[in-house]
Amino acid sequence: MQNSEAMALSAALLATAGGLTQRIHEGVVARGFEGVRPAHGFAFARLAPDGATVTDLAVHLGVTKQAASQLVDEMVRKGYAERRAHPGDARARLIVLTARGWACTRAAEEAAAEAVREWGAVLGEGEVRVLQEQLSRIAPRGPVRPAW
Amino acid sequence: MQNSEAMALSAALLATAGGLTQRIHEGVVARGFEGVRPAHGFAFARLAPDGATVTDLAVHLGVTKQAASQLVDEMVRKGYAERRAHPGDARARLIVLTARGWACTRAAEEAAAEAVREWGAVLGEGEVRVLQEQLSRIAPRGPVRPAW
DNA sequence: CCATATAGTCAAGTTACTTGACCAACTAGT
DNA sequence: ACTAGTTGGTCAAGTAACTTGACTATATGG
Repeated sequence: MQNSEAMALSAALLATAGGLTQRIHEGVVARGFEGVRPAHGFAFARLAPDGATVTDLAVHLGVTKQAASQLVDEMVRKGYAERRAHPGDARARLIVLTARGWACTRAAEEAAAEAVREWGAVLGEGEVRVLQEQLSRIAPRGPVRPAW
Repeated sequence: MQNSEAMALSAALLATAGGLTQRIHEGVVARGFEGVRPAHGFAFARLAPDGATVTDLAVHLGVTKQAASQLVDEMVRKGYAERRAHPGDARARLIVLTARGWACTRAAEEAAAEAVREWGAVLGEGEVRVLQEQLSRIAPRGPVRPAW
């Protein structure tokens, strides 16, 4: 494996990931959710199961808690999330998705599924499964977060 | 293919791409090139073959030409590139990599190759080739550029 | 119950972009 | 070959997403 081959693989990987991110973003906007940036998607992913605190979010996104707090402000202002009292810690707030936040999450999933379907049309269903299997084995564990 | 499967594949893809970007960045820094951000890498890729104008770079990176010009300023200041007269257009400048710019590019290639070698250790050489083949077929054509 | 750590916010500074205005040089039409 | 319009680049100022620093309120452990 020479450097040039590694670069070709790297370029294809980064191009595919960048394209997917853009596709999801466009799909979400097309479904009527404006003012959301890809970074919000990573936040949604952390909030979706049971909510999270600002500090949890900050760790997940790899930013300061001030930045996470500002992001939450914005999501609250746009109607995607709300701050609730935290059960068992009066300092903390539990940030949870609103109905609109859940709808936006589903829109992102649909957009992603659409892109993946196109890959299936090119590679075949079986090969897409192989792709997922391979990527899952080499993906660094830990949260998915914006990286460049 | 359900939405949840599409999300699992998307997450693995984005995590792998994010991890690779980070690995390359760390590898470049570890080899003594400081003050370079991932965005510079995409600029290097465009400048490497024969140089490019500021406008070329702006199109490649998907930013305004003012932003591209500022990026070039920074690369010149840090010794990675230089502005030359453009042969055949007195308005334009040809931006080319310096020796240090080339060295940095090679460092990035080595860091990428290192990460890819690790994938080979996990998946096997053949499967890595399959991975590249698949990604090449689904990668959107056009320049690789920062996307989230 | 006091000392220290943690959750969160407010305020101000930084940085990587943007939009707007402008000049110099190329290009096309007559 | 002159003018009109386009293109390459930069200067200047504004914006948005972060950062660092300072602070309050609540929790936790000797």
